[in-house]
Amino acid sequence: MLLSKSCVYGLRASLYLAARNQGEFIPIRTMSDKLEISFHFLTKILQQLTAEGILESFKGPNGGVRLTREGTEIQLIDIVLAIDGSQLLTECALGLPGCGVKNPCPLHDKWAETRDAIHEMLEKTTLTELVQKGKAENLRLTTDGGFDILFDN
Amino acid sequence: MLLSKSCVYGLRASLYLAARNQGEFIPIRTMSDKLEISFHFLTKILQQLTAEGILESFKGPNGGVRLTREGTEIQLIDIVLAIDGSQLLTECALGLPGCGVKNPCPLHDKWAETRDAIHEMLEKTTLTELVQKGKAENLRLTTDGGFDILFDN
DNA sequence: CCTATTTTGGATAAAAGAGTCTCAATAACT
DNA sequence: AGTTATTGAGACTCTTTTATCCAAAATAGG
Ligand code: SF4
Ligand code: SF4
Repeated sequence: MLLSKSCVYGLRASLYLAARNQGEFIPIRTMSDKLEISFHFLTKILQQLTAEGILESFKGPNGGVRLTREGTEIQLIDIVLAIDGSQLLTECALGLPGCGVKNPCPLHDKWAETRDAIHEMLEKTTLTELVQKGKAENLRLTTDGGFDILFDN
Repeated sequence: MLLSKSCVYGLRASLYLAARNQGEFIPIRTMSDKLEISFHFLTKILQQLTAEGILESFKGPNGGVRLTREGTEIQLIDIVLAIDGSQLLTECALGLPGCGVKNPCPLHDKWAETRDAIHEMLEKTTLTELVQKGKAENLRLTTDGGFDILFDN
């Protein structure tokens, strides 16, 4: 898989937050319910994002979690790096240790191109952009049900 | 990681075979030594490739394994599909079950483009092509040592 | 026929990833 | 002050991936 499960969940949750963002703290329980992700597991993942400064949290009643920046300022790559690290964009195809341009494998040139395409896609896409698209076309973030499930409470 | 470890090893071994291919059977032990891959693990992987018809094997002294087709006729995607399956090219970014064009997630369009780039790269690259490049530029297939290690015995 | 070499296949073990559970800390509300 | 809602942190379990080991089958060569 390109992205780890944790990373995918982190992305989904971040999109959720970006979609409702009026600076309000959203309880993780709400997100785990809506997004159909295990509460405890999601909690751990969001703790990572909090540690990385992408989210901030607030304990107690009316507490929860929110984005530190505007959704327009957050790229997918930020979340991927926070959770999966830079592996995807540094290690690669043949996975030889200490890779790079200096001592490449035969696949390097071709792979580097593809890898850059992935990188660029993740880097140029903002949360807000996807949220807008999701809202406009009612695209899903869960197994069933469209974007509107985010707001039905 | 994009490709599983098994898949990477399978690719390295396939490149090795394509590089020496004169229809001779190469013992797996030789490959595991040269490529610095666990013999038993590599054995398992090559058994898969044999089952998929990409390799054929021969038991006993002077036995081993060889490509069933010319290296020019084998694309990287063949090996990836045989080992990792089609996951990479079907499942994707947000990993929602039953994905596709009918009921997409907000990332679908962008991701599909990137995914196609990966697909195309794997589909258009043949073993022979990489072998020729590897030989010409003495590129490595192992941690240290260039392409020539393949032939030093 | 015997021995050495090599793949096959299954059992097992170790490591990593995914997911669950429990308890402590913090804050709001009464 | 006490109760409730919520995140934080760590231990723990389950599953998948990665890796190891061993015995059986096949084959070449003496
Ligand atoms: S040489 Fe390049 S393509 Fe090959 S494994 Fe290293 S970084 Fe990846
Ligand atoms: S909708 Fe498209 S991009 Fe999203 S998970 Fe499904 S196939 Fe992948």
